[in-house]
Amino acid sequence: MPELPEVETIANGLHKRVAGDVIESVWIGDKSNLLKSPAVEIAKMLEGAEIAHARRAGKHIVIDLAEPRRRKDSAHKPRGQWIVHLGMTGRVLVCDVGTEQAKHTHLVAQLRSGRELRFVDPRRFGKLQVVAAESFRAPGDEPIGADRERFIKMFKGRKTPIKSALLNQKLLSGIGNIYADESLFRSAIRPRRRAATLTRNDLMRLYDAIQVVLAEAIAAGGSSVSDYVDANGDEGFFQLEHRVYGREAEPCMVCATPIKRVVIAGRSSHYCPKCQK
DNA sequence: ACTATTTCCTGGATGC
DNA sequence: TGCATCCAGGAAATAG
Repeated sequence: MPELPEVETIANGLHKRVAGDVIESVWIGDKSNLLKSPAVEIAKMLEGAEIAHARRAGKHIVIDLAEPRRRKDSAHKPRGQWIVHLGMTGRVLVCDVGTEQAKHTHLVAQLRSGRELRFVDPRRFGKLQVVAAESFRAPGDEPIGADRERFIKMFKGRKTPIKSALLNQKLLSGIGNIYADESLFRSAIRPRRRAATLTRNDLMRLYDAIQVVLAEAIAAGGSSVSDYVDANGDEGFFQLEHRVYGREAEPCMVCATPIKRVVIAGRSSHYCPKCQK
């Protein structure tokens, strides 16, 4: 499930591979629940555009599109932004034209270089959207390098479990189930604790844990659970570093107490009942 | 203004 | 082996 570190890895890989290329034509499938913008608008925005930049914002891939340059050294004239959300099982692939089309391929963009950008998503929780140039904003704050005081205030008065608050993208954009559980373990906070009951000290530790966990995960190329791979088709390695996620009944790496799994906000939540208070 | 619950969707795992 | 059922979860929609 792509969260911030996975999306960062994919977006950076995508940038390296397709920046400067031009989209010549686009095919869009008929599964309209994936589209946040009408298919014709997406096609109009993409066709003929140069891919100026691909990057991450929250869990979104932001692809800046520009009018094609007549000369190599002329300036980019922005055209708009193509926003890709991978949902649970979404993938953006860079393929040679001859590569067999995967099942559940919903968009294919032919590139001037002869390759294709393909969006594949079996579960169709992903979203495709186009917006005006430089207009896209993730719904909440960027967790990496967030302002500490703003972070601490964010949870004030919230009765919801801290785990739910971390998953709320309108507060922080980018943290999902894995990194919420891992950050709470590293800051010794139980996922069910009501956000408002966390002390300043708790929140400082949580802030630090989020920074460390996300940085380590990005360095490892993300976590490969289920079928996540990056733009090159390579797996990440952070799943080997998970201390609680997916480790129900296995011994805590610190105290050997069996890891517990409970459901919070409909999501599996993993914690050590001894280490986390 | 918040919070909790339901819904969308397929494939892999599980059970009989 | 085959078939039914369950489960994974990001985020929008809905209900309270």
